[in-house]
Amino acid sequence: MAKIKDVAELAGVSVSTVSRVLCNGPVSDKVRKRVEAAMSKLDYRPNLAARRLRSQHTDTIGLIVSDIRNPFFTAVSRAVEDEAYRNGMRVILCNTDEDPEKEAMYLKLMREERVTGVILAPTRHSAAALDTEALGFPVVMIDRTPAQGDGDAVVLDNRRAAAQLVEHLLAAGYRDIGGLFGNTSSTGAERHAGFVAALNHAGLPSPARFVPPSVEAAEAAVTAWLAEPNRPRALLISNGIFLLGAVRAIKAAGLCLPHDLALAGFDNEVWTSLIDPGLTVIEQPVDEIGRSAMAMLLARLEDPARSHRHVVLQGKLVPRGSSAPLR
Amino acid sequence: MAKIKDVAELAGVSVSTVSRVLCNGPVSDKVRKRVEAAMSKLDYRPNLAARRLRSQHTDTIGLIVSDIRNPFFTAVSRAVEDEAYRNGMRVILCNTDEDPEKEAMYLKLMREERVTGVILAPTRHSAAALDTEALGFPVVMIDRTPAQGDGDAVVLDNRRAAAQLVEHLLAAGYRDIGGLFGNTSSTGAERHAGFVAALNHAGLPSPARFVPPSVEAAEAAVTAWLAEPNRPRALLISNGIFLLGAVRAIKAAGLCLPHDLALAGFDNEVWTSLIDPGLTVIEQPVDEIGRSAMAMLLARLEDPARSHRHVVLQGKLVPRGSSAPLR
DNA sequence: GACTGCATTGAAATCGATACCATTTTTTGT
DNA sequence: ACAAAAAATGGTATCGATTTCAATGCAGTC
Repeated sequence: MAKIKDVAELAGVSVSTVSRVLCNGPVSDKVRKRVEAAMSKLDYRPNLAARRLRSQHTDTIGLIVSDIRNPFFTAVSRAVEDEAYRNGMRVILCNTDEDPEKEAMYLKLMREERVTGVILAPTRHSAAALDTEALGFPVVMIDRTPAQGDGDAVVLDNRRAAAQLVEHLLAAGYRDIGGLFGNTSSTGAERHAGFVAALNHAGLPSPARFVPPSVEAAEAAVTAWLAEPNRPRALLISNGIFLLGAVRAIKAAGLCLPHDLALAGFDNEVWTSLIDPGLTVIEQPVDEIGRSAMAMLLARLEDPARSHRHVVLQGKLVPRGSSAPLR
Repeated sequence: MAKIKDVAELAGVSVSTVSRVLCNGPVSDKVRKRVEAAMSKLDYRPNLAARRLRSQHTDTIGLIVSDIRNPFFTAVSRAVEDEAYRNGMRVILCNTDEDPEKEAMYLKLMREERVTGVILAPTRHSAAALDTEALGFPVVMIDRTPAQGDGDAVVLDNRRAAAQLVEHLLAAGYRDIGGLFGNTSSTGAERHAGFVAALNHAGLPSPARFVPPSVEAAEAAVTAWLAEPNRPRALLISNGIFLLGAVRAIKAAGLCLPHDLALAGFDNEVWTSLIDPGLTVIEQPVDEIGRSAMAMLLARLEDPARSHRHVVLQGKLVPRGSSAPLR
């Protein structure tokens, strides 16, 4: 494949001049035309590895999520990628499957790539331990956070959102409300906190269960719970993946929504509006989360000294039939 | 960040020796230990840009799909990425939105990255024009193909799958069957061909409509079709995106599946089993498509001279209530 | 003790761009 | 028309690794 030297020779100029054409440096129109002609004749494309090595900036960001098949992360990724390419940056995508070891491995890889920055959905374990300063590049966390006020992050107001769901269920007349939460992310913990607070405030108990992040685990947990004699009258489910497991369990148990059991959860996935009755959910602003994360990363790169901040976005309650008023 | 020279100095050896430790070259155990100690003390990570430039191989593959939010591509991507990382390669993901210009732009980018190879879901337009030889790296196509026998590809047996759906509907007693297909990909054309062939074989007409690849377009087309006086008794829908639009249109029209209209389509997305009644679909072997594509790419890299081949995978009919027997 | 052979190690060239500095050419002002 | 300033261009070092080739050390053999 042609290199800059070939172009220079064909155009009868120095490599410096060709480089200037590439980077919009000061070049006379006449020479620029000659060089561009030579480039297209040779079908020349600059070698990004060489450029990165010399210029010391890679214009590449890492995007580390737990599983791209989770529609939440799919949507966020798409937004991040669009925004990145719009800013002339490339994206390297990695799936950790909530495995701290994989996460550490990919973070190492990011250092080797000398990425400009990383957008990360940390596992609960790593979030606490992660020394974002020592990494050598800025990190913006999404969806999960280590602790309030630490590092840059874009998150949902999880406490508020969970409380909103509880209040909605209470307003619909339900009292006996159970909650299912993830045990690997800070998100699960926060939603649980909001759930507990809202029920406590109403003077009600807040029975909760915690499961690992998989459809199967959620399905099994809900199946078991529903088989118990004093099962809850309504369920709050902490994310879209669990919601799928819950719906399967409810169908398998032959229960009818909301007659036998009310249901409300997180993530407005397409199917939640298609099943009968529709599922009441908190819709996350997925595009905005992706765009904000990218914007935040760019801002941090511009001013490495600026104080860390958390962007906290509000979810939107989408009421549907699964939580229709009691009686 | 530490570089190889720093490691060499700290360990008291030459850079060549450090490089050999990195690449598992011949180094005595004593020296290797010293070098590794120096590496971890300095928290050294090799610079991939430098390595790629010198070694002339990037161990990076490009994955170009129309939209990662399409669950089919999401699943395929995940399989490709797992397989790639397992083989020590990185993946650059790009979304074309079925736009040939974007596709051309990303293909250019792939050349600049000097990728080892590309896995591509081409738009119909590009598929014909694409000169995969001139690109400088091997290309494996997925989901869509330019023409039989040209280039490497992993595809579904689209004709057969569409015919299978038609036969299933015929066996269930439906005669008046319409089909909705995409107008931008070869996939739509092939499924249409299978649809026509199966209906012709039964001596029946094969009314078909073609739409651009979006939920909205499909919803509008189905809404319009269902409002016509001689609307079909059953619909075959060419992919999961359209299926979503079709279901929305059917719900909006207040029609009941399969009583008023039977429905069968492509892509076994989670929600197709959750809605009532379940949707009859062709399930694509998404993991296998991703893995095969990656395997094919690796095989091609190993032997650039081997003859081109198409891997044609069979879909699996998943019959559900939406195509329950008539009467 | 000299010699051969093998396993290690080091020195220097190289990958393909950009950056910096020096030089040449052109423009501007008087 | 000439000096000064500005613009355009060229030469060469450099980014951080791998690769190639040459040199060294050590063991075993006679």
